[in-house]
Amino acid sequence: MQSLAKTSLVDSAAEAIRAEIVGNRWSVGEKLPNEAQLSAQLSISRGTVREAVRVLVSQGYLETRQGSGTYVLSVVDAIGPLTMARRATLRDQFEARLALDAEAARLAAHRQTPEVISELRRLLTERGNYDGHDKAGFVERDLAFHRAVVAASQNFVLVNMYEFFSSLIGETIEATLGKDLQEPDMAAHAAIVDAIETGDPELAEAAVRRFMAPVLRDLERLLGS
Amino acid sequence: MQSLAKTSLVDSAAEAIRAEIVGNRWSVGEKLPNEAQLSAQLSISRGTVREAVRVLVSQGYLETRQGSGTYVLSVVDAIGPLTMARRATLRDQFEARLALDAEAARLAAHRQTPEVISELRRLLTERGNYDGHDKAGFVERDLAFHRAVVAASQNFVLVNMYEFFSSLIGETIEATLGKDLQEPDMAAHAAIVDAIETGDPELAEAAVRRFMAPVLRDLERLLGS
DNA sequence: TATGATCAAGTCATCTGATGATTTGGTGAC
DNA sequence: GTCACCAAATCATCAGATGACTTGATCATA
Repeated sequence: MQSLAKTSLVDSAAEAIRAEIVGNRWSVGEKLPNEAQLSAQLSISRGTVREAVRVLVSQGYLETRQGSGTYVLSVVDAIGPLTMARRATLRDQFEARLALDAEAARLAAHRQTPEVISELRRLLTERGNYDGHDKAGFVERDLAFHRAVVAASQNFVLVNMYEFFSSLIGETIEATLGKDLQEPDMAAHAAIVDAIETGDPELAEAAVRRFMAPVLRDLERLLGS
Repeated sequence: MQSLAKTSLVDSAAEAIRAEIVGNRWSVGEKLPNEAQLSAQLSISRGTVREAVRVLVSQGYLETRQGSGTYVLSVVDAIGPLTMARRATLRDQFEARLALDAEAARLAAHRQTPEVISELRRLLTERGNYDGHDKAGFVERDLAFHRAVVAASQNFVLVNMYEFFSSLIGETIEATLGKDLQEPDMAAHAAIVDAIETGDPELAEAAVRRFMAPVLRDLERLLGS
């Protein structure tokens, strides 16, 4: 059952301020009223205002400067896309992650070094094939490999977003399918590393897409489309 | 110059608690010590503890239940990825958006219809070329076209993420470069639509990458790498 | 005039103490 | 066994006060 979100004062206040920011009441770099004024305007105590502001700071909207004031850091809505992604279909989530995966492989090929390649091979050996026991451990080792591929792109944003979508897809699969998708075999995994090693972005991307193609087909079949 | 992050007490406390969570001092579902005890253990006041806990709640690590206690909700960061993206370099942001753009073009080609193609052509005509006047209007019309390309993918996640990164990149360019990147001409834009119309994902992606290549080069030059 | 030191106001950071609201487990009547 | 009731534990919120830091104005000095 869906609990009906009796939001706390802090949450209400944070949402109210966030709405004002996204709604452009204050533009980037502009200073907010001080804590006492906000407290008066929202009819809540200063401590509650502080907690609300602290949340918005941690989400990247605001910045506080001691002795100076609180300033708008960004008006870009970071919450919307996330909640949207959570409600999206498994197919949409998969396609989004594939986009990241493909780009990461291209960059990984572009920026590859012998050390990174051998590390990837090591992780792949460690991963092994699923022996029917310790599924959680195998999934973890498999994810470690894929994470390392994305990390080889040396792009912080891709790494973090990949992590996000992986968790999200895991949750969604659990909730909608209740069973696993098929996992490509060792050879398909090794092909990705080989392609990255060539240093050719096209080959690297192609390897990832070949890798994902059967998984996508499996997904389409399960979704019954 | 690198500013040396004189972290506040709240930040230190939040990080300390976060470390304990990911370090498995408490497992998922387990209850943390109450506010008074945390306050004593960390040698900070209860108000400061509350602000730290509030941050972790907003990041999806903890959950507070009034009258009951504070519990570990998850050991994975739910909203970190996008706030991380805000602090990332312009290059990383660009590469992430390019990933979405390329995938969207592939899907758009796969799912294209004559109606969508003619709509894209209409938006492109409306966009025109920059005439030196009304820059804001031109940027808006240009963005409308690119948005429509992504929308043609029929993938809501890509659409929302693309929107997020476009705004973010706009802010970052404003903040770091203070001037615009060069914008490809009409022919390059039209080439994307033509490629999507063929229905071939490879051609569509290639068109987008050809489109972005000079922009990326321009960016590299400005970043002085 | 230009410059540098000094000072005061404004603001966030933190602490302390207190009260209210909610949950939870126990107690006892029936 | 069940239900109402109560008390303890805990988070939510408020109020007031002090400290630390930033910033702009003031003023003496060269």
